[in-house]
Amino acid sequence: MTVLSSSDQTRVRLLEAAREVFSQCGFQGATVREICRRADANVAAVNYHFGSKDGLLAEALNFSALKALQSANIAADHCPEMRLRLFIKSFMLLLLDENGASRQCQMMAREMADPTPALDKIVSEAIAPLHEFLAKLIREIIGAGADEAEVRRCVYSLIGQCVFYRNSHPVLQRLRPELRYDEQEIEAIAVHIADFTLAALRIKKPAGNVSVVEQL
Amino acid sequence: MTVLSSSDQTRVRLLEAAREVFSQCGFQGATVREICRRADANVAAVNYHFGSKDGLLAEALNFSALKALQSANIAADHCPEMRLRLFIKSFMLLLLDENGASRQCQMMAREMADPTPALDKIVSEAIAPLHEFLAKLIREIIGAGADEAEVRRCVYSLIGQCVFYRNSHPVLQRLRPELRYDEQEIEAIAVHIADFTLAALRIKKPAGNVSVVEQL
DNA sequence: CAACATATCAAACGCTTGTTTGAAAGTAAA
DNA sequence: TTTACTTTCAAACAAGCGTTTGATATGTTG
Repeated sequence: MTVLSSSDQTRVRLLEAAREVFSQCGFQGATVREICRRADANVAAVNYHFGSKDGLLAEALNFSALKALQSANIAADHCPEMRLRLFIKSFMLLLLDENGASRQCQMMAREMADPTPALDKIVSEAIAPLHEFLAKLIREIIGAGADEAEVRRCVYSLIGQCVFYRNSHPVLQRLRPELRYDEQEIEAIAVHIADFTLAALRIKKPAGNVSVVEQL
Repeated sequence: MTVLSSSDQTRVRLLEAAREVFSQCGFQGATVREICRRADANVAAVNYHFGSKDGLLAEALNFSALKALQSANIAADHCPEMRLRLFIKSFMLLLLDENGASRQCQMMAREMADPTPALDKIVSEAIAPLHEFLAKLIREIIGAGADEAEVRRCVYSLIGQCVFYRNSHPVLQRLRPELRYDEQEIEAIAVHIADFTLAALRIKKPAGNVSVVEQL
C-alpha cells in the first residue's frame, strides 16, 4: 500500500476539484480560485504543483474511462450491431452521469465547443482513436465496401446525437424543466439512439434489403 | 428612403461587429473592446447605446432567418419527406456558411453550450418554436399516433446531427485539416443527414414495414 | 539537534475585463 | 448666435483574473 505524502494529497484534491469545475464551467469559465476553494488549498497551490492553469488542465485530462470502454467493447463476444448498442449505452453513461465518477468525457465535450490549449492533445489522444474505433465498427455493420466519406459522416451522425444531450443540456433543461438524467432516462436515450442509428445504417448495406428478423 | 442619423450608424456598426465577434468567440470570449475596434467606435459606445454588454447581445440576437426558413418550409408544396430534406439543407447553410450573412444561428449554437443571460430569450423565442416545428414535421412522416417522447428524441437526433458540425468544428478541423465548408460540402452533409434521418424515421412508422419504392 | 529541501500561506503584482466619468464635439431649433 | 440636446472620446475606475513573492510552517536527512 502506497502512502500519499502531504503534497500528493493536495495534488489529488486539486485534480479532483479541477475536473469538477472544468466540466461544469469550461476552461475559460473556471477560475483557479474556485478550484482551490473546493480543494481546500491556497491559490498559489495550482502554480506550485502544476506550473499554470494550463498545466492543471493537461494533468486533469484523463482518457482511461473512454479507452477502457473501447477495449471492453472490442473484447465483447457479440455481433457488431449489439456492440454498437453496448457502446452507445456506456458512452451515454459517461456523458450524462451526474454523480460524475468520470467527468473526463464531460470535460472533453466542453473542449469541443471552445478550443483550449489542450485541444490538440484531446483530439490526437482521445477523439481521433474514438472516431477510428467507431468507423471500424460501423464498417463491420454496413460492409467493408462502404465509401470512406460516407462512413465518416455516419460516425458524425452517431457522435452528434450522443453529445447533443450533454452540449445542449442547458437548453433541454429549459425546454423540459422536469428533465433528470437518472439511469432509466439514460437507458431510454441510449436505446433510442441505437435504434435510430442502426435503422439508418441498415439501408446503407450494399444490398439495400432489410431482413424481417433484423427489424425485430 | 430613411436616412440614418450618425448615432444610428454607430448602432448598426456595433450590432454587426457584435454578431461577428459573438459568433466567433462566444459571449464570454468576446470583449467589448474588440467589438468596438471592429465597429470603429469608442469603448464607451456599447454602454451608451445598449446599456451593457448583455444589452448588446440581446439586441444583436435576431431570429428572422430561422423563422423565415420555417415559414417558407411550411408554405412549400411538397410531401413531408421532401420538406424535411429542404429544411436540413437550408438549416445547414445557416449553420455553416462561412461568409456568414446570417451569423444568428451560429450565435445560437454557441449559446447552447455556454448559457448566457440571453439564453432564456433564445430558448423561448427561437429554439422552442423550432423544436415544435420539427416535431410536427416528423409526426407527419411517422404518423400521428407516435409517442410524444419518441418524437421528441427524433427531433433531438436530427438537431444533434446538424449542430454537431458547427459545435465540433474546431475538432473536425484538426481531424481533417483540409476540411472546408463550401457549398458542395454543405450540400453533401445535408443529403447525408436527410438520408440518415429519413431511413431511421421510416421504421418508426406504425406498420413498421418499408416499401421497396421508398427505399430508392 | 541542526540543516536542508519541500510545501503552504497571505499578500500583492500586472493585466484585462465591463463600466463610468466629465469634458469636448456635433447637431438642430429658436 | 445662442441654447439645449445628443453623441463621441480619452481617461480612469473597480473588480476579477492568473501568477509571483517572500515568509512561515512542515517534514526529512545527516
